[in-house]
Amino acid sequence: IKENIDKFQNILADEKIEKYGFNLKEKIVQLKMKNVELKGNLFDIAIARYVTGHNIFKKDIFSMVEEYRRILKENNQEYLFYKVEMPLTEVLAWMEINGIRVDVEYLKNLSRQLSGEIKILEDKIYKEAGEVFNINSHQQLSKILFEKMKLPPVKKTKTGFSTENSVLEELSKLHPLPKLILQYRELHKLKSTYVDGLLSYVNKETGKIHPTFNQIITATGRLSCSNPNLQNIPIRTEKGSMIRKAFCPSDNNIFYSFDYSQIDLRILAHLSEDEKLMEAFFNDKDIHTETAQIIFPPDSLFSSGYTDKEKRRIAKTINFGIIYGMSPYGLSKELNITPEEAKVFINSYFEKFKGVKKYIEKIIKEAEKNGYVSTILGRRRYIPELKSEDKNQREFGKRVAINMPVQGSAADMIKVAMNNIYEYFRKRKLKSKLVLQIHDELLFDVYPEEEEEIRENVKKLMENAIKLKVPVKVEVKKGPNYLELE
DNA sequence: GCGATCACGTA
DNA sequence: GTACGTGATCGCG
Repeated sequence: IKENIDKFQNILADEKIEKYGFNLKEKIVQLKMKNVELKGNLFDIAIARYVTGHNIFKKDIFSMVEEYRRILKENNQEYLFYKVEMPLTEVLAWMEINGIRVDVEYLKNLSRQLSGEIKILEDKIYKEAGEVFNINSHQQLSKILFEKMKLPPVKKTKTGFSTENSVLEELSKLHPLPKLILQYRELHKLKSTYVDGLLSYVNKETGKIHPTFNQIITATGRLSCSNPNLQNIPIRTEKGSMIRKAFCPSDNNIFYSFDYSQIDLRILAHLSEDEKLMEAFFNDKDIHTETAQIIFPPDSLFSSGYTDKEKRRIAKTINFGIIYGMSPYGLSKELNITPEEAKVFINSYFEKFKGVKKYIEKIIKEAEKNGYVSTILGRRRYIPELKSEDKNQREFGKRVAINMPVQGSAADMIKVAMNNIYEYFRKRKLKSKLVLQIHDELLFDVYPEEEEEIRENVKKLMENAIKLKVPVKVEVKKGPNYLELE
């Protein structure tokens, strides 16, 4: 291999020679590790298939490229493919090589501490249950809870009774055992997936974790991350968020986080041109509070039963629900109310946000007519479910039609930003590194001397990646680790 | 060893 | 209600 690389180095490094291939990121990473640059325009067949949704096969790669070029042109996806996805491949390769440092000693300590706490909980659980059993086994846990203790099963699964969070929450009112199971689950998840799991991925050479960023997996255009997945590091509970403290910049550097603020709803405002939604963003309002004030007008009868805080929580849930193509049933479950009550909230929302209502109707019609929906940059998702015999499948198809253009356009935007940031870093020969992308957030390992210019310029590059009909806002935070950012 | 199932972490 | 990836168990082989 070494000899071959030497032999072809001139070709690999030649900017005028295009490179065709399948999963080129892998090759870029392998070459980069041997300090060999791969230059010239790239054409990745796997990414062309992902973007076009066509599965072309021909005897040689040249005819395949030729056919994909034709389809990309026909679909109006040339900008998306050549100017967004192909350049991004190199950015992702860079990120994978950069990796992210973790404090191994801290995690090892956390592991020991969790072991102790888990042991204590196990003893309490066995005592309450009156026997020793495998707490991680749904079957065994079900037997204990619903047969031995005779607690009422609230919810079913395909194979038996559910023991999920919300069920155990409900059962805690009747018996101390469910609460202990919940505590056990939280700690066990943290230890196995995040503490011990992450430790097993630390690279011996670099002392860093180098995950894989998958470019051709998701149905919406988002990235995914695996081995390990660093896009789902806990934050919601206090114990969980302690995992974030383990992620830190390399020596003497500072962590910077750049976060798109309410990007999904801004994109919805852009796509729907809804008057009230646009106005809220132009006036830089807290969008959930603003939504609450709009759907619960002060003089309205049905707003009187709730505190301001409750109204904001409901409005926030509805805002999320809108993006997911919510049904009264779905919203009712989330808010713990009846579907009829949920229906009232939804009606009130659509009465005020008429533009959003019209947009949703329009996008569903369009999806039914074309068989697919698109993002701002022309990324497509075909939705065969809309033609299904099954009503549930068709309803699912409608929710997808609502959600994909929003989620996917946000993905378009951050991808453009990442490319522009990479180009900027190269031009300026900056040493700082992009280490993570978490859908609407970018995390950097920053050298102190580059702090100022990066803070200003990354923010601008993100805010100006794609121009919307509403302002785009990026929040900048910094700190000594992934937990303590401000 | 592998896939299905369940549960649960994130945006 | 959207989009993902991982760990543990269990039953098949």
